[in-house]
Amino acid sequence: MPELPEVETVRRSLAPAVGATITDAWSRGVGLHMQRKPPLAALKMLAGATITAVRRHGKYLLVDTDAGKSILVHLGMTGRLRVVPSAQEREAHTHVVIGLGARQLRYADARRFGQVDVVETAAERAHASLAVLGPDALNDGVDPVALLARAKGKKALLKTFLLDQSVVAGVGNIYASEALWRAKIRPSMRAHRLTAAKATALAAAITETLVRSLENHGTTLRDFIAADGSEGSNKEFLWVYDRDGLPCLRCKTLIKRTVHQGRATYYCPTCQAA
DNA sequence: ACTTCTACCTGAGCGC
DNA sequence: TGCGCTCAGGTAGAAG
Repeated sequence: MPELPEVETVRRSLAPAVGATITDAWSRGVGLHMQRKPPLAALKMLAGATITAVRRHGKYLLVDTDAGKSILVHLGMTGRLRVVPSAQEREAHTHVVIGLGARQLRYADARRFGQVDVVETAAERAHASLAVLGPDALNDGVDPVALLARAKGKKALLKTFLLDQSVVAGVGNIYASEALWRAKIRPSMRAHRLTAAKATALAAAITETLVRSLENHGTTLRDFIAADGSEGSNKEFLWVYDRDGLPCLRCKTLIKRTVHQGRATYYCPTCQAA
């Protein structure tokens, strides 16, 4: 569900939690826990600590505390992180609740593909989930030279290549299609065929695509909401994703949908050359 | 070591 | 209404 712009939107909307002191923690148990069970004992140990910042790398959030520990959160496909009054009724599929006095930071996740963990802030890069990530597409920028170097010898489809978080962290299935349309490159092109010129165009297109979505507070297809419950409006502005059969916004050719590695890909057969 | 496939889950939407 | 099918923004681990 959430890619970089959505996770960054969540990060920004968590600003009201910065400065709050953690009072307690709860996690759902009895057979209904997430695939990767949240570490309840470690979360409870955070009681008394104050939230100092919320950071993001790729699709991961890090809620820092002054205890030298951070809460690592990945939203999976349907994860929702919200700050609500403690008295508010819990939404369905709530898995983790972090008490913040009169408010609570809550993690809900219908499909349970997400992740909540506690890491030592100073050693966070050693965490298995973070260790494999490449540069963050927004914070670090997308370097066309690095992109080209990583694509070298890779027979994967360019669109599949973009989903590899070790190449660029933050691009997911929506924005891979979007960026390739923006760069006028066909998604089925093999990564190793990338040229310097195309890498430059693609790097710029990735940045433009993500920044634009972020300005629209992310893409809400169905589940995504920010920590204050608001939806993103970028769905209205998508160039190709979920637009099969509709005219290309550049050339009017009908957008095509296909499937690569089990995931939907959208492109314009005319202005995205092979 | 690389690439591709499958599993992990629930819920929404569609055709019948 | 309801049933069965397909699909969904992600990743890890197995299988090839």
